[in-house]
Amino acid sequence: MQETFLKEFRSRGYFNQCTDQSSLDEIMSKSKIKAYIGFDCTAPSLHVGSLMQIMCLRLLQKFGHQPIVLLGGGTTLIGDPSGKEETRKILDKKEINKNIKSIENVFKIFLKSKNPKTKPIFVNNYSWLSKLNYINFLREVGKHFTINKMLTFDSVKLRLDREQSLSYMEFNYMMLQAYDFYELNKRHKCILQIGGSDQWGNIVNGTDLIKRKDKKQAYGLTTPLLTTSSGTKMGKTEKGAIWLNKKMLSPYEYWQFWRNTDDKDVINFLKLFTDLDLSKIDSFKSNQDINELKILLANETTAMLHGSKAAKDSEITAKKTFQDKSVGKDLPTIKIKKNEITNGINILDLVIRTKLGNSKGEVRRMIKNNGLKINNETVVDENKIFYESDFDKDDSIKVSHGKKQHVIVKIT
RNA sequence: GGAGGGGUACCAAAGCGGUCAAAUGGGGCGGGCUGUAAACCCGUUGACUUCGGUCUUCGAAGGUUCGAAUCCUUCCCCCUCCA
Repeated sequence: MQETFLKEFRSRGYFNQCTDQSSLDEIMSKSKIKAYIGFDCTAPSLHVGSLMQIMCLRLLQKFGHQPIVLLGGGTTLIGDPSGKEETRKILDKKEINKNIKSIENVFKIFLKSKNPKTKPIFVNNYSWLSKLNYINFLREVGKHFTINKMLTFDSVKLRLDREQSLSYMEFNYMMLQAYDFYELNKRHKCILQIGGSDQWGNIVNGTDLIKRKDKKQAYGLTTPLLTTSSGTKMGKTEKGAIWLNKKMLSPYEYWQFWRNTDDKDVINFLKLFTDLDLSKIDSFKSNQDINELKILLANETTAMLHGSKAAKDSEITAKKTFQDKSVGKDLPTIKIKKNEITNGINILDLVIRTKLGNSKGEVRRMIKNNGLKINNETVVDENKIFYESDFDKDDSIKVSHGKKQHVIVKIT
């Protein structure tokens, strides 16, 4: 059987649901299409939670289709109620525009733009949503929606069932997203919207709207909601989200995130988040050292985002840090001014400076639980004061919280 | 609009005048075991501290009391039943 987009989409594990699989497959095998995914602009960077969607766009390119990246400058002003338990804070336009710029850069890394037939089209739905006239919108779009049906959608139903308030503004979100699809269908002949499984309702509304207004067929395709084997949402750790933006999370830390993948997730993650051939991944399954695979995963994912040099460097740093217990140059580093330590700096303050601890009490606890090390030596004295002479010859010192978190403090 | 029930830390949930910085479970963090995994076991989980204590926190604001998460008043929010 012919290798098609949808086939690989399925076998890599991206598939959750499709409005009409067989006819979509047929169309996509015969011709090249445009497909879109919408992204929220609530933060200045996307995080790993959106990575699966980004990979879908890459896959489109691989099969010669053209991805449309919709950055929701308009819809972010409203806020998608899907999967949210409560109304989230509303951002202003300025902040959203800043976020859009920053997010766009991430896509420029992941998506190739050389081939004019597959290069990504960036759109911002603010450009059409902001021009809508309320009366016209209600007459032309609103009439195709029944409240009866809208109430049955999960995004709405869950809120109501949980007895949490849902504002009229948010209630309208699904109409706007449906309208986005309609608009892209008209402007760019976009016939497919992809999204996370929580977007199913919104997507179906879009295909329905296109059918009703223009009698045209459009398709929806969703990816499963990714949780780690331990059931937690992908991309969020206690330390915060795993950002894709270098400024918000260093390549080394990104590498570490993947290196720490649960055994049970490794094969799936290789399929989902790397470009490695499926046949190759399948051959790993049985007789491979799982830790080698984790390193492979970390290298592949980091190289894709931050470049192969950054991936290699991270691997070297990790090796130095975990095997040799020495110091790798890519460990997070903080600087401290020389005059700040002429009178010595207390261990508690020092650790807080590294952000490894948030309060003195927390650092005290770390010490009490044997969880704090300076240059690999467990700290026992919470009153210890550090002077310049305590630093290495290159004016640095390694502070470690637990086994995994290390920060270099350097005197400048 | 009427009648009840409720808002407690990251989440869930006990407490219902002092012994409450607040039981318990989950989550988090650390230690042990390991493989930078999982499972399991142990510790820890408001801030500051001269380690004597001090400050802030049980929806909000007032009040009663030597003393309030606990009692009273007003307000805000949520739920259930009735209209």
